[in-house]
Amino acid sequence: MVIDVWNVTVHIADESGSTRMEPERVRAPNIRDVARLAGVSYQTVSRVLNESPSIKDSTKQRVLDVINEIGYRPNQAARALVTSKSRTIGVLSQQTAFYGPTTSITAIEQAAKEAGYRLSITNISSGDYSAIKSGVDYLLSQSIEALVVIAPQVRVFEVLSELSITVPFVTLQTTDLGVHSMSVDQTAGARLATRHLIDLGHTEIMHISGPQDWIEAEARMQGFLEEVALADLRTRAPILGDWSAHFGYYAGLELLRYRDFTAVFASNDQMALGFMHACREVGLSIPGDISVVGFDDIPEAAHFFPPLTTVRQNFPEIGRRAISLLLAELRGETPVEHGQILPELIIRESSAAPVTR
Amino acid sequence: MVIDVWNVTVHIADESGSTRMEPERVRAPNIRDVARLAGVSYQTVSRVLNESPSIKDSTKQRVLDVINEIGYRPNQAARALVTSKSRTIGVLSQQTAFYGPTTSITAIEQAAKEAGYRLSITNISSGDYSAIKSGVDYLLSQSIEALVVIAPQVRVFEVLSELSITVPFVTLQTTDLGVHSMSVDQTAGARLATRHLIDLGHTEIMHISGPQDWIEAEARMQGFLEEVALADLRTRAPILGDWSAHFGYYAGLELLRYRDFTAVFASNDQMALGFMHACREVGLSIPGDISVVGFDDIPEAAHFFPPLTTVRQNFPEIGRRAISLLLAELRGETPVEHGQILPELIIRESSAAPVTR
DNA sequence: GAACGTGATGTGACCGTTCACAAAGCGTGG
DNA sequence: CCACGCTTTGTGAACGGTCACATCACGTTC
Repeated sequence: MVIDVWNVTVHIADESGSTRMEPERVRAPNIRDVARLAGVSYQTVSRVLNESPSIKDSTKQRVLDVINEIGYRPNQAARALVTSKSRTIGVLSQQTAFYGPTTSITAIEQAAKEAGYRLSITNISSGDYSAIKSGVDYLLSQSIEALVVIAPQVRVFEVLSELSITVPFVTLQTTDLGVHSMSVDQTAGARLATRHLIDLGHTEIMHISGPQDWIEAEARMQGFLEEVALADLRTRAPILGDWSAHFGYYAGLELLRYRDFTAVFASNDQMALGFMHACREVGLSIPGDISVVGFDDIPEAAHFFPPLTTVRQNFPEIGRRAISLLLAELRGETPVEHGQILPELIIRESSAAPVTR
Repeated sequence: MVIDVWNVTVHIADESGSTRMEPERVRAPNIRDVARLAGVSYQTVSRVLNESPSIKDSTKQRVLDVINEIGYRPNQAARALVTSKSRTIGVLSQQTAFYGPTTSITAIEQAAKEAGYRLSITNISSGDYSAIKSGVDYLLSQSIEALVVIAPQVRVFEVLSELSITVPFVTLQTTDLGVHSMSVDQTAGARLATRHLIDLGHTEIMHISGPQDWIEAEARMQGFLEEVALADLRTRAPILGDWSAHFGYYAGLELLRYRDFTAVFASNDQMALGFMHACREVGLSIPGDISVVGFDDIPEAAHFFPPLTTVRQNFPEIGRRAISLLLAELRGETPVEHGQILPELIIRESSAAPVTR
């Protein structure tokens, strides 16, 4: 028997190294190859792979040896086909180039990997219907078992609720669509930032917001407006930006022509950075002339000039919690968590009391 | 026939909405369901899906109608199993949270999608052998057709050349391992930056490098040293950093205690930012007292204080070219491109001639 | 009108794995 | 000594597609 096994091995080696250079693809070893070489049935090999309890240690070891020797790798496609479980979690994302999403995705990947899942990430470039639909279609055709949505535009959720998604899904945004969401409370964060400026004594506060169709931008604006109203201050129309430092800069140049405010709450750190650049350019000092508060606390924010007061979001934590929520649902538990994480105000040197003139 | 078709449809709907609440999974429609409803054979449906030319328009339309109606989605796993083509390109990456990799990956995804491929991204957290090996194993078990490696540590390539990779692969780093690489010429970029400082008249230039085992860091350091040697200047031992703004800051505080240099070339923009922060803190002005040059040209660099002179890398272009190289190889063409892209020096306000004392 | 080519469609086998079930081996108690 | 249960292993049939080949209808040519 053993001799026979070895014969087979030799035969295979011979063929691949033979002189008749056939261009035929060398078929990757499969479960039956392993079985033959180990002198067991393919089912036994399958059991070893799936760590079935009822398998004799000696047999198991023999199979594992063969697997290592010939470099056998189970074919995921075949596995997915028969179990209709892909061990894959889909991620529908937009603008992965931003700090927040990227950080969350990294954490999601980590958490998923620990649970034996992999990620299938699809990045939708535009927010229009067909792009979103094809993104979701795409992920679903991968037979993903769960879905994480990081696409921060409102429209995405309209599409999602329209297409009937059969897999458990969670979004990292705060929505009122009744779906599971796991997010940092953006409104609370914005209120923290605004409150901070008000507490310092500012009464004329400008808000540079993100794009109008971004959920985060909307929520932060909401928090800003609420807090301003609560303090009975004049409500000013926020500026709608595009998250970029460039926008912050040009908006700043424009705004500073009038300079009828003493503080700015920018909806992210990049725009805050651009705005501060504009301030320097027109000769205003921060926080002497104008206070600035950002949002996100990107790692660079502590080294801006001046170091930026901002709202810290725990992106990795959100990612981890999102996965644990999905995993719970996949196990059939009814997830209770539907949580929001509270952000934290990081006070640095870009904010101070206004100068009394 | 048509009546029969409709009967079937109604039957399916009935069952799912029936009162005998069976918990059985509603099986997703398959190619045979479509065939039955359209009154054709499953092979005909397959032909429609694969856009086979020899199919009557009327039949094709009928099949497509059914597909849309019942929301049929081809099962990728089954397809991958039989064709042993997954239409997937694997990405082995490390530290996806950085600006460069992220930007490249986005471009890669875009280019891959256009060619009908998807991405399977695996992020290895540490650079040790088993982590790398399991990452590659993982991707290969997905039967990826090609591999893009963005993991910038030298060791990754040792592992890669050890495991015999059978699929075409390309790395976004510059290596001498004889594998295909597609990268921005880091050394040239570093020489550009250094040359710029030398041309301004600086003779004592400090280099803050990245971690020693990063290929980019090594190449940039190399470029720096070459140019310094070429100009016959004193060679100083570079500081080995970790890419972070924090490091740049603390390294700066330390370096500035002696202040025996007039210019700094930092291996990325973040460390440059941190260094400039340190300069401000000890009361030095940039570029008055010290010139600073960074590397990467992240979008924020133009709004640092002062706006940072840096080396721009075209990350998206690299990603696109990497994919086109792989696609060519998959088509069986021998790719000629093995290219390096030249980076570009962006001169802003953080560099100037040294003050003659 | 038989032979033939061609466009359109159908049939059986197979890809590599898991599942349900069957069966073999083996000690044990009545 | 045989029925019994337990552990360990083996067998056929899926899963949902594609591929190679067979078949069919239909006009064209000689």
